[in-house]
Amino acid sequence: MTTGAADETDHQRIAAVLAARGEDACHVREVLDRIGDKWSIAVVHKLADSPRRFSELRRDIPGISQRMLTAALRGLERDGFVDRTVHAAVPPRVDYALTPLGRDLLDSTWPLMNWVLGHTDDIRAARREYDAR
Amino acid sequence: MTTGAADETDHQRIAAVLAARGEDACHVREVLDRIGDKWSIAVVHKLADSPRRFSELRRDIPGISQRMLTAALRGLERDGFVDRTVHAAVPPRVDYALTPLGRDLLDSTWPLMNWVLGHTDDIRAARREYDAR
DNA sequence: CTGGATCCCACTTGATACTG
DNA sequence: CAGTATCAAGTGGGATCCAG
Repeated sequence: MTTGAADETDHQRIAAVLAARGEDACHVREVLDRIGDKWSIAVVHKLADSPRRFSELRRDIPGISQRMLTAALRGLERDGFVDRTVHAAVPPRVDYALTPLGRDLLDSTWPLMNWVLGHTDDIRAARREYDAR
Repeated sequence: MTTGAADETDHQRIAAVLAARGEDACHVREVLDRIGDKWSIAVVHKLADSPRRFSELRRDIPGISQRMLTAALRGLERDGFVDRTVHAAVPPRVDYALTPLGRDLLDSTWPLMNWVLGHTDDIRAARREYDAR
């Protein structure tokens, strides 16, 4: 994809930005601390196409408990990634939708997503080889 | 960066790829399970410029314990992201370097990295507003 | 210098029961 | 339907001591 030289450039450019801010390069942790938990990413991806109701999400994300779904949604809402809309009705109805910021975050996960798609086999092979030793 | 229409396209393209594989969209978790722990990303970024010794990494990553550094390096080695080279010498010397696969992974984290850089303020603002309610 | 082995705590997650 | 409250269980990670 890119040459070693190009990689170097990218990295050093980012390192320079970080240095200028007086921050450490391990800044990615900030995202991971935020969306690196077990379910947040799944929720964000489920909201990619359209807003969803609580029970829709619960149904569409296999294995999630309502407790964890609530926690994930609250966290995403707090960080400004998700909008929560309560419809005054009986039975109650709540819709969750991605904010522009949330959609932006989703965009930025795609390269990583794509990468996994393209390299899962490589990783599995590396693991098999390592474990066989 | 991209329009809403483009986002839709991207997402649906990826969703199609995933569907064709019979896999779930929450596939990003595979990466996060791998490098989403507290230190792996930091290690990968420290190895960006050049190979490093164990003690160099330990010194350059503030707060990491040798136990966690070992664990992170083992995991990265197992997945084929890092190469471990033992130099027969006294005192012992071990170098760690990114493999092509590891460098590729590093590349794919940059968009996310960049995104955090550009939106930390937005997120902090969103949090303050949420917490103030 | 580069780790391996243990102990232990804190936090995350899951299961279950209950409510507006 | 959309949560909250509580409790049990599992796990990640730090501290410490030891070894090649």
